[in-house]
Amino acid sequence: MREVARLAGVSVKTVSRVINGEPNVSADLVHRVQRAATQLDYHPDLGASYLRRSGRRTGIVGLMLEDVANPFSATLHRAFWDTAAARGLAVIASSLDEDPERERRIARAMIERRVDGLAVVPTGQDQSYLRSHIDAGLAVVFLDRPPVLLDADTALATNRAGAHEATRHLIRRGHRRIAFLGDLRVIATASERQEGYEQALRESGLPVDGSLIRRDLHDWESAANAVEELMRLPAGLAPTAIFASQNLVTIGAIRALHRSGLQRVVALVGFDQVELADLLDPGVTLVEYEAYNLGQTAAELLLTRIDGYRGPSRHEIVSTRLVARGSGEIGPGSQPRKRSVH
Amino acid sequence: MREVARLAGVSVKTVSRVINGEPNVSADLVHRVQRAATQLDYHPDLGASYLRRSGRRTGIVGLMLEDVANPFSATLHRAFWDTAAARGLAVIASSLDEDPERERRIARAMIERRVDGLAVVPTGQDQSYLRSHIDAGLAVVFLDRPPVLLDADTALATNRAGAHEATRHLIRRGHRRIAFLGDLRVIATASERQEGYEQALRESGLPVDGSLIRRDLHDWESAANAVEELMRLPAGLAPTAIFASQNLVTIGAIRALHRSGLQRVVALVGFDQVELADLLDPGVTLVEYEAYNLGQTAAELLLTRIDGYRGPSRHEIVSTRLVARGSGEIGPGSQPRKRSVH
DNA sequence: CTGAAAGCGCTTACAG
DNA sequence: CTGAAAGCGCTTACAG
Repeated sequence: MREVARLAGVSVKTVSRVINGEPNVSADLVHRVQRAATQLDYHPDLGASYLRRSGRRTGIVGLMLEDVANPFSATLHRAFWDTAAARGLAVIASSLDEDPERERRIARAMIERRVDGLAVVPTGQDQSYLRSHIDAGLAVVFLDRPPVLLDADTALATNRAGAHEATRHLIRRGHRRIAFLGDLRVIATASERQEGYEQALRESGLPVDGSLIRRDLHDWESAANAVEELMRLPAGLAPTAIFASQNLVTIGAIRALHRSGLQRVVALVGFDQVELADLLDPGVTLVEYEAYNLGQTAAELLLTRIDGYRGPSRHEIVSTRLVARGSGEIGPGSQPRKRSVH
Repeated sequence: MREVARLAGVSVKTVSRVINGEPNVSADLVHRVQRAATQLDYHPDLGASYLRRSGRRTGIVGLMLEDVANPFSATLHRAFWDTAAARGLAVIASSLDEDPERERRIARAMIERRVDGLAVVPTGQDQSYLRSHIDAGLAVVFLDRPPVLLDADTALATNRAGAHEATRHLIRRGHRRIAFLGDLRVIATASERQEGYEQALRESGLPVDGSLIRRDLHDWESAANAVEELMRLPAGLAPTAIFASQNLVTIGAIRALHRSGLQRVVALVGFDQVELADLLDPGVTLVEYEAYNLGQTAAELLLTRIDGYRGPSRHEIVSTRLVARGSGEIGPGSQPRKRSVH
């Protein structure tokens, strides 16, 4: 900036005014400064300007996801970015991989970079470490999963209700032995989905059978192994239906059923969106929800906090809905049928 | 920092030394400063420290992708982040959506934030606007697509060879009317793949038939429409095989073939990775490559530039490989066959 | 309408 | 081993 000022023959303050489009600069000086800036290929240093500027904004927001490569996280990311970028904010996204220690470390790095706001899909069992920063003015929102030991804005899906609906859907088809495949136990949404599953069983007078519940599955391989184990249970004890409560877990269940040729014998309802699920044979019945909505809603909550909202915490809900495609409508006594070409 | 210094009864310089782990501070002072920092919940301002520090590094790198929600881009992102984050760098990712104007705007924003390096999947037809910044020391690498009108490090896949292999695979099965489905013409990789396709046809003495070439397809819907149009061509003119040269385009082709019940009649070879492609009936034959490798390689090239490498530009290649799963092995006279349960 | 001085939070370069 | 002064690139608060 000093060089631009020298070349244009003005003070740095005048250059600053021109760059920021402030009024009260003569047209002649505006022109001279712009020419000098172009000639020197000058670009202002946003970091330096934010340092001095009142309000202490960096124009950067942090987004802490489970894994930016997971299609669900990636959609959250895109939605969040669309909303934030429209406001000129840059988004620093990172992957926590269900590691609470990394959550703390990355949160600290975000704070040291003085992000204006932080959107978190939490992984640890304690987010109280953010308390002091929130009190100091940091805008924070949680999405997909609620914070623990901390009160803050949230954007969540109806996990319990969605799992309840999935299980009820299977019960209505006559199933009495319905397996539950769950993500890591420490994940709040995994517990909620299990609660919805168990509640639906109880309401129908069915037992909650621990031998049909497999938890701590976090990738498709472990889920596929769990399904294969379940299928080796003696007839009469093995499940006739499966509720897979997360997207990668659902993919694992699909793979295991196809591998063992049981995809038209054992009913399956999954959770989240799965690409091409409709083209499989049978199509995969899923409890779906709009990850995009979730990410956008979280960004909007965060922006109002950044804009100065200081009221009580708000809790936005995104609904799930069951989409029947075939796999969830298989009855308990089904035999493989000839495939109909549609 | 001033407050920490006051509370600890030392100068800010001493606080700075302790925070940065510099040697030559008495244990007593280290202890007092650390206590004061903890008590005040002090976190250093990285932006301010980078401003003053020699070398002018911000510890931020920019990543400009087509769309962070596209599974291919998302995998590039994850790989890039893994490599960059291991070095303590923060990654600002953004989506260009094939908009050259946005590419320029976002590149400028990255430069104004003084990123240490920039990794770009370019979308416009001219990246010379980065020339002056590279000369001024900005580290730049291009991935997946080469830059235009600019010489820089690249990490690219063997697009032409992969497309050539796909087309040859279909020719060997006896196909003579092979359709080409291509992404936006302005995308370099789309052209390269088309060249590979045409070259394979010519080598086998087959005509390059414009009526079988559909370009500027960029989402699955437009690709599905293109396939449906092709299938309405009179018998003898309609293609017996399709080469879909990008992941979303491949998904569109799969959907169209399934919708019209032709998935076991018309052969299909796709490009990129498609989730669950192996479980469809028939399984989808794909020319695959490791997006993760591409992202990691690009990050490594960028890091050496950031570390001071000033030599000539380097060009890394990631190989593609054809994975046969059924759809690409259908012959030109195929009839629907009964599905074998595996 | 324009600019000289001070300062954002930190590090550099130096003196003691 | 410790600190006072200067300055990174910019904006604020003020004077003219």
